[in-house]
Amino acid sequence: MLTIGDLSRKTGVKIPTIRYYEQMGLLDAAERSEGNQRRYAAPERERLSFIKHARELGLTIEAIRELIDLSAHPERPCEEADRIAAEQLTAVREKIEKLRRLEKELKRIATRCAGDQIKDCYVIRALAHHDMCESDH
Amino acid sequence: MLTIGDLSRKTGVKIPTIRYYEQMGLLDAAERSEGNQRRYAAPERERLSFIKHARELGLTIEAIRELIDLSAHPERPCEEADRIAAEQLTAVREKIEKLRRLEKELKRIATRCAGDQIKDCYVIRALAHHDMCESDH
DNA sequence: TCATTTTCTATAGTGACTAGAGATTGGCCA
DNA sequence: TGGCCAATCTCTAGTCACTATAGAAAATGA
Repeated sequence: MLTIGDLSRKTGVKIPTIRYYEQMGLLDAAERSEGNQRRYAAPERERLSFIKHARELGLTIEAIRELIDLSAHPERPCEEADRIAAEQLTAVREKIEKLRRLEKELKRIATRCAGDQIKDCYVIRALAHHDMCESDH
Repeated sequence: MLTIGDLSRKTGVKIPTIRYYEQMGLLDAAERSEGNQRRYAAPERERLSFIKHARELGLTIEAIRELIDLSAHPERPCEEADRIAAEQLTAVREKIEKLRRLEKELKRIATRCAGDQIKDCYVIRALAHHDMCESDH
């Protein structure tokens, strides 16, 4: 059995975060030692790795909860799980698109400062006037 | 003079957000009508547009505060403003890079479900086992 | 046995808002 | 001038996914 510290080291999830996931219902309430400390075995470790991986992929706690509920019913069709993954993919693509536009504009702003005093600074002027932007956002 | 509602409509910044920016010190405390309602003129509107634009570009409230402080001292060199813009650019590029890796993996996960029941679902299995990932994150 | 480390609970803080309650003010129409 | 309703006011709490802190109890190693 692992202590919460062991589990934390093995999964790379911080201790308070593990307790937080338990509180949020992503992890079942852990078994306890005689002295009331949490003890974990392999299944909990796998579950936590699942959660960690999903979080890294940008899934919300809520989406992860859905997936966990799903996996508790292995006889159901997996369309739902596919849908959740597809939604994440769409969300990620939108974020990338938005950031690309920002990158373009920041690049323009950050490299074009003509004056050497704030009063002539291109950064300041560009931020003040949206109409200096080339793309819209 | 504009009411807070007028200002909100003209800038596209929601009313509670305007009050929040005032509280955070990004906007000076507004002039008030006899009945204690906020009244705004052109300079405040410009300032708010500046803030909005900067937020859209991903600058934090703190970074915006720095820029505002900077612009209050027009005689200073604009290196600082350049630095802030450059930092933002770096941050945005890192975010894009990270999201690209996630996109790649989600794409793989979301399109490869072989089974039609949860117990065979690729999504679930991929999330459980990081070592199924092609790139690292 | 003692000291150090780990863990426990509970609470508050983060950032950038958003939502709601309950009270006041402003503007318009008759 | 009165009445009405929308807009505004302040204040508090909620959001998300943690992170940090305090003070107490348990576990471990010398």
